[in-house]
This record gives sequence, structure tokens and C-alpha cells, in this order.
Amino acid sequence: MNCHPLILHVDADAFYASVEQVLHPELRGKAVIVGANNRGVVSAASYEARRFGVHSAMPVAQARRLCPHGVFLEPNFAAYSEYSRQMFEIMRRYSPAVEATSVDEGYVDLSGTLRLHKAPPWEVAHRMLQEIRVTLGINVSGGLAGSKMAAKMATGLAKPNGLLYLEPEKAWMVLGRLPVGSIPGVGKKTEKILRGHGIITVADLAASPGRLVGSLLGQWGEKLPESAAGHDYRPVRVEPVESQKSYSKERTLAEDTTDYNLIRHVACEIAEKLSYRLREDGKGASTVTLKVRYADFTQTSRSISLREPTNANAVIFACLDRLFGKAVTHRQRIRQVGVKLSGIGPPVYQEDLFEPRRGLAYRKDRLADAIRNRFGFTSVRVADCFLQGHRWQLK
DNA sequence: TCTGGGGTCCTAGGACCC
DNA sequence: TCTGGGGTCCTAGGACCC
Repeated sequence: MNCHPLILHVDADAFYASVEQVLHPELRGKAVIVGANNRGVVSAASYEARRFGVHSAMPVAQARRLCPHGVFLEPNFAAYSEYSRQMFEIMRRYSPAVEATSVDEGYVDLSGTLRLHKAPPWEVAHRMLQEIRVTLGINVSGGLAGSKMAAKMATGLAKPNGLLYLEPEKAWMVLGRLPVGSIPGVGKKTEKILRGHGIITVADLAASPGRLVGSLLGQWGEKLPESAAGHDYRPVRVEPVESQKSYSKERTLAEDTTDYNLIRHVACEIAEKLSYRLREDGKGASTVTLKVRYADFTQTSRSISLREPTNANAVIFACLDRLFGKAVTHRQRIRQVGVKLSGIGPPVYQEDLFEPRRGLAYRKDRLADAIRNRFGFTSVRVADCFLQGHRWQLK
């Protein structure tokens, strides 16, 4: 009866800001801006704040100028993930085929709901969004269409707090007029390249030869015209089968610095947190990357691969130590430091030269972890001990 | 205006192997 | 003397997403 797939894309509006307004009712109707670090950017802005031109990814300093009366908040990620969990729980009551693509966004396959709910899919989608709105008190938008790409683009048109159903036959009359930049995955740079070749709208892209677009954008571009024409057959994936590929963390310093021992210290603190997460997840990483961003915003990274995945603090610190001299080559002020652990796999507890007794390093790390789990992460500072007597100077 | 932090995927060159 | 071709891994960088 329903041979076309029908996919609903759901996206919460100004999610972080909306949750804050639910948790703090006195903020309702006010310009709420999540992101309070003056060296950072806005994570979310309520619609009241957007009226002043504030939007996410905007520097906080700029947002303060545009909206001086706004309420600037530090993000409360624990609360956001709890609201996220509840939102997806509601979605799964309507269809088992739910794919979460981020904390506030996901796809629902409603192809089979006609029989299940004794109602047309549009009606089902509408009820689902209403239940989220009423139960959680936040605004959500939805796009219902024949493919993931069309559904997501429809959501963009439905915002704020709306639902747009694009019947498969009519979808591309609507979407074809949009600029190519509205296609998910086509950002500023890609849009500029396409515009340079006269490809302005989604319809232009759909009419372009795959080989041409592939030559402009690389291999992934070859399929883009087909997807733009509505031939996007990616299924809704219920299982997030593939596990996490990397663990990373970065920190922007309070001010730019040439104090390289401070930078090393920050890198080791970050590594401590990441390796703790690896151990908690029972994982290891075989590649360690150190990233440095300079005051002029240029960035550079250096990495080392090990033979086997590890989660031992001492091994990761030793890698960082070697990377530091390679990454920091010129005497420019540094703005940001980051560490990434990738090549995730089952950890191999191979002891290094300094720890001949098998398993000792791991037991030491886990002992420290146990203390942290009881008394807080900062109750143990391995980085401090490691860095003692390791003063470092640029050659 | 002055640019976060957490991720994913892709590309391209070089090394190395068969 | 003139130089293959494929596969895989490593490294560095870049685009993009929320």
C-alpha cells in the first residue's frame, strides 16, 4: 500500500537555550544565549536572542555587543542529554526505526506507520512532535519526505516549531529552488566552488553531470547530483553500529601564551581525562595526536602511531612529550591546545621499559581512576607528577 | 567580528610490500 | 637501465556537522 519510503527528520529548535528556559521559567521570553566564555562562540541562542542577530557559532564577544541585555549561560550538558534521551524515547513510541544523528536531531522511518497507527504518516508525525512539545516543553520542527536528505531540508523550511510534508512527487519542485548550500554536507567552501561553475540551486546541481561535480569536489561529489535529484536511498539506521572512532579534547587558554611548560601541562591534563575515558570504556587508542593553534589562528598537528592500542597514562604522556617538539616549532603565542586519541580498539597492556612488572601500570591507572570516581577527577593529578623535572625549552 | 568543542569523513603524498 | 601496479598504513591537513 505504501511502496515509497517515508522518513521524518526531527530537530529541536535552539535546543540548549530551550532546555534552559524550561529549567528556569523566569528565562521564558528572554534572550538566552548558551556560551559565556568570551574567547568562545555561541552554542545556542533562543529565538528572542536571534532577533538581535545572535546565532550559534557567533563569537560570544560579538553576541554581547549585539545583545547586551541577553542572559549568557555556561552550558549544562548533563541536562541537555537528559532531555535528549526523553525526546528519543518519545520518538521510539511511534516507530522502532529511529536514528539519532546528534543530541537534538534524528530520523524516524514512518514508512510502515499507516497500518500500525491507523493514520496517515503526516498525522503520526504531527502527534509525535506535539507529544514532545507538551511533555518536554521545548519546540521541535520536523520534515517528512521520501529520503533523508529531503526530510532534513524540509525541516529547515519548517523551522521554527513547524512540520513540513513534501510529497515525493512534489518535493523537488520546492527543494530545487533552494541554494546548493542548503544541502546537508555542502558548506561555505563547497558552495563557493559550485557557484564558480554556475551551479547555484539544488536544481542546477541535480542537472549537472556527476563526473563534473566529482572533479570539482572529489569522489564524494560524484553522487551529489543524484542525491540532489531525490535519489538518496540511505536507510534509517537503528543501530549506531560503528563505535566511536576517536576521543579528543581541546582547550582554549585564558590568554595566548609562549609559556611552553604551561602548554605541555595543559596537554597532559587533557590526556589524563581522555585516557580515563578510554579505560572506563574498556578501549585503547593506537594513535596520539597533539594539536596546537597559534594566536594568528593557524593550526598544526603532529601524531604518532603505536603498534597496539593503549590506554596507559604513562605511554600517552610519553607520546605527547615526543610530539611536543615537533608540533611547537616557532616562537609564536599559542591560543589553543588539543589532544586526540584515535585508532580505537581493544587495549593491549604491554608494559613499557620502566614498568617491567606486567600489568602494574594499568593497575596504577585504575587505582587512580577508582579514587577519582569517589572523590572527583581532580583528586588525583598524574600529569603533575609526570611533568615534575621535565622542564622543556624550545631549542 | 574575531573566531568552541566534540566528532566524522576525505584527500594526498610517501613508505613499504609483493 | 628504466622504471609496473596494487594494497595498506602512516601522517598532515581540510571541510563539514551540531
